[in-house]
Amino acid sequence: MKLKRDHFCGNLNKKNEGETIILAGWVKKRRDHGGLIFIDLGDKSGVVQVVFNPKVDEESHLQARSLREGWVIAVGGKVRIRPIESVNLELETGEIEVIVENLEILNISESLPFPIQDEIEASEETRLKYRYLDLRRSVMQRNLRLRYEVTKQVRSFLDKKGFMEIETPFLTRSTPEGARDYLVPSRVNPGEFYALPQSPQLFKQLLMVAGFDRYFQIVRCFRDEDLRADRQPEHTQIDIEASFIEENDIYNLVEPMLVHVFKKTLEISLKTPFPRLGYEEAMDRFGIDKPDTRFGLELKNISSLASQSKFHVFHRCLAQGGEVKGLRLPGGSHLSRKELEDLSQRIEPYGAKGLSWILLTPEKIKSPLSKFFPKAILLRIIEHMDGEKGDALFFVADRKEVVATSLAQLRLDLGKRFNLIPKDVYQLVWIVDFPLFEQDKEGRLAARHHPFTSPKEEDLPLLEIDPEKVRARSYDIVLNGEEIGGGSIRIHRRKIQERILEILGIDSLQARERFGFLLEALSFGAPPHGGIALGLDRLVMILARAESIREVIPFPKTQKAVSLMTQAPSPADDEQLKELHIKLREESFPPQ
RNA sequence: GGGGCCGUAGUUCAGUUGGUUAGAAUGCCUGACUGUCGAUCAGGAGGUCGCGAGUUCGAGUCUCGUCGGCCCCGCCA
Repeated sequence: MKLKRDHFCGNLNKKNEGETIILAGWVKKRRDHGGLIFIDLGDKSGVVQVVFNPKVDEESHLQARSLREGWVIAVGGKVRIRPIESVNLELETGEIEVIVENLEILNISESLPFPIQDEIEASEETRLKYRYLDLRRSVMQRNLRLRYEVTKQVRSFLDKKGFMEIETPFLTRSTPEGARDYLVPSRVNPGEFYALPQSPQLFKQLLMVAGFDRYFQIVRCFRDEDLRADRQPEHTQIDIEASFIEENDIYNLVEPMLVHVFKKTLEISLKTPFPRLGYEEAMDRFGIDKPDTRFGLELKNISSLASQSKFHVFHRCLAQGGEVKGLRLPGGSHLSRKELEDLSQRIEPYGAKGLSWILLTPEKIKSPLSKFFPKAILLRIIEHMDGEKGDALFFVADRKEVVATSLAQLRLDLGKRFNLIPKDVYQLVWIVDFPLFEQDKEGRLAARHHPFTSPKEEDLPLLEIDPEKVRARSYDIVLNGEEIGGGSIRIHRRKIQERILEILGIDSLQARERFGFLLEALSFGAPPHGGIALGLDRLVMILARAESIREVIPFPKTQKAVSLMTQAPSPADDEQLKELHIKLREESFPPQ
């Protein structure tokens, strides 16, 4: 490298006029006029036009004829103001250009599999295969820069609040958080395995017992579950825990922290306090525990009115303990039969057997329900739903959970389809008063959050009578319908912890084996404590206005949990397996 | 485990009712060109139609299977 860079491309402007400078970067674009050659030279800061003129330097002009997109070069030359007629206002540096006096070709490049530009044309598959090229695009550079800014601001905020970042092990043992573990075989201990942490949950509680009082960590967490647009097998949490606190202390920490992050990264001012919504109310109004509160279309219960119909579907549903709920789409009365059919199909995957509707067209009331309902009742339903001329009303009758999820889905669908969701609005809401337990598919009680969540003091008596009624001291934080965090006040007394584990069907022998160390720790003067974990990927995704967390993760995996770039995972050779004391099952042999 | 969409040139896509030699744009290569910035102009190369089987005189197109990508259900703080 003969030419040593002393300026960045994107930072040059009229003030640099006359300076002799050296730039280094990639050839973004080449415009060869035979005589003059123009190159758009780019680095992480931006792009500037450099000009090769044989009258200025014959040798570099000659060399420049071979330059191609993606080549790496260094140029030395003079900054000058462009002639007025060739100023490019589209370009940040469009008022100036660099007249090249020296050219050094640092590396050549194969022709690129896709152009390095923001308006990407390549499929995600191609992008992931050549992720290092995809990451050269300025959108991706911005996304990762934003991610860095968020973590930086979180660190400085928490630091000022007296929190200390402490690392916890990755090679640990399985913790009961419900997800499948990634296992790591132990060479030194034949037949035994470490588990990668699904979260540092137990360690951070132990750090509270240790008296650190305020801990945080920006930490990778591992879960071997199927992937989604908002889920990767490894994701990053902003993990927080503090002692001698209660729910309000968490709200009063996280709210200003997010205010700080939004201010510093997007220059957006959030209003505090964030609204708090009870779980029951959220389910009732939105059918989901992570409601997108940026728009209306709330759910309303019409069960008692529905019971006055002759519609046997409604009757049977109500008789079986189900309910009938609906939502109102303002201005939806023009929907066609086909569109209605379409919407109906959209909710089928959630178990709903059908979608009933009432169209309040300007002329009349159109509904398949008309023949089952006395006119007066139909009008009362419309009144109850606040229906006005021009609206469409939708109803689902089913089991409570089915009504909730299908209408919640329908609500989101309609919101998107009819552009009811305002852009550039950030609605944060706490969801509180969750039930402590829920039934798993075998009908057993399972922890809704995790087994270390404290029940509400006043609900403790219910623990023995009606455990499903017990509310948890847990909280979720939801941003624009995306769950970006959750946590709880933990159990800090051994007796209660043991009782909860018992209720969950984990007997004391099992409990001692799996987390005896925690129970023991609780018996040595554990302080009251609690915390929260925020999903960094999801938060940054929303801040970046991206549709998937893969857009804010440098090297993500595909839906099959594969890296298209490294081709991980890959088969291990016999020697390695032998050392790890592992023998593959025949049916699990990798392909060829 | 299941549902939906997709797979054709380096890339993004088109390809009719199953019919002859599979197209476009862009990129790439060669040449021309001193003010371009989506440079322009002239010429050229480039295809395992994801893979396999089947139906057929004939398959990019139809059927079945399979592999891969995305979205979703299940699963998952």
